[in-house]
Amino acid sequence: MFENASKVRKKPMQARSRETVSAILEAAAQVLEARGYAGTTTNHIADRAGVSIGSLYQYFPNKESIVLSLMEAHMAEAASGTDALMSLVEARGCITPDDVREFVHLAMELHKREPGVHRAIVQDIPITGKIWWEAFMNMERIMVDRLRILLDKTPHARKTKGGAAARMIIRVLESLTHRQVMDSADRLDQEEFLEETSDMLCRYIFDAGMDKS
Amino acid sequence: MFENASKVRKKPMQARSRETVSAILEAAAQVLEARGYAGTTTNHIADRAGVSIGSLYQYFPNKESIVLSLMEAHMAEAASGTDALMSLVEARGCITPDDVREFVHLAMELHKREPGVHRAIVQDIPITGKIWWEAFMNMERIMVDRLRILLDKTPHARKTKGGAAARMIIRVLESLTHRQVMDSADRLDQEEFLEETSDMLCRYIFDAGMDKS
DNA sequence: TGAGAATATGAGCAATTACTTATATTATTC
DNA sequence: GAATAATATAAGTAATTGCTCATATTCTCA
Repeated sequence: MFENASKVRKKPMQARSRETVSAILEAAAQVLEARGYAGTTTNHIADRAGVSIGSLYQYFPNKESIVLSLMEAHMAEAASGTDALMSLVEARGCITPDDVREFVHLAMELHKREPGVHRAIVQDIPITGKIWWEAFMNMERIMVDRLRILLDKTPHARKTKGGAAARMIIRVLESLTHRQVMDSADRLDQEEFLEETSDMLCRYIFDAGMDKS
Repeated sequence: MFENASKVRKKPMQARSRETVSAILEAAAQVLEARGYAGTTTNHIADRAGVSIGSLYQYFPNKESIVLSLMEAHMAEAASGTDALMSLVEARGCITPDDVREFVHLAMELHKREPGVHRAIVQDIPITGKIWWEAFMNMERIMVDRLRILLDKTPHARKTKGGAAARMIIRVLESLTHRQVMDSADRLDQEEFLEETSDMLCRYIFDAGMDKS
């Protein structure tokens, strides 16, 4: 889905270089987590990875592309997870409160791993004109469309014009989990977050009277 | 509320210098809007303001403090607006669906002015260890506490332990409006956003059966 | 085994940038 | 109208940083 668009300067042929590349990515994640995007330098990454700065630039054209690589991995994970869940629901034909809960749960799981990296990526990187934002918006659009169809098929589910409800739901999911990632300290308890968010979405989606679980 | 904590290096005494300071702030807003935080340099700001770089550093100790100034202004505005609305509701003693709508409306209004500046501030500036994030969290805490008391007083309003509902509501408001600011293009129509968000919050807050308007 | 391809190295360059400082200009005060 | 304080100027510095390139090492395969 997210092909490596001119991301890798030279394609690694031998096992040795493939290890170098993954060492760089792993180091990048660590440094990013520790110092944020602005505080991360290519030399830092090379140092931490135990490779020379020259090697780094042999496989990545610039600093941004390294972070983009991490981002793509995260998005691919998100896309496949969402796709699986969505397909399941589509097979049944309509969406239920339990499904909603599963979606919230998935969103939480996806952001739980490497929160520091995620924080650095979504928070620190200047968004304007950046490539990954476009990819992100595209992924969101696809999800909204699928959810919209599902909502239309589901009896007693909210009906809006132009798919507004679907857009709202996806946005709430994304915004709240992103926010949850931001403040690592003092954050809403995980269980509480799952509970309250699911309930809020269910009340929004389904007609009153339907029991939420 | 947000006193200028060591922000201004030398306090401007004459009208001339006060104009210089405001020219700098205005220029900073423009440059920030056009180029983002990372792309903004102190020399850019001085140029745009029509003052020398030396003058800039006479009144601001560093680049960050300039942006912090803008942020404080925004937060002071937000604090006073919210306070006014909150006081109104507190005087009545309980919260209504109309109030909820007013809160959403306020949040939208606060982010409508200078969206580019806001975008640069919340998106581009590395959060880790930054001063304004603490002030922001503090403001949020105050709002949550007041809302929590209001919810407790309101019949048929959601009751949670530990103020979870109040926390959720404030978070949804903030997260969604921030997100709304992020994608200037392709954004939910303003009216639609107000409508759907208010409705979502009302359904979450109030027992089923109460009409939303 | 040796020639060529792939990979690794790191000193150093070029460009950027936040910030200083010595000096000049303007305002205020007695 | 001096003397002093406030303000403005911009050339220049020191440090950072993304990135290159000439050279060295390791691997592959005929």
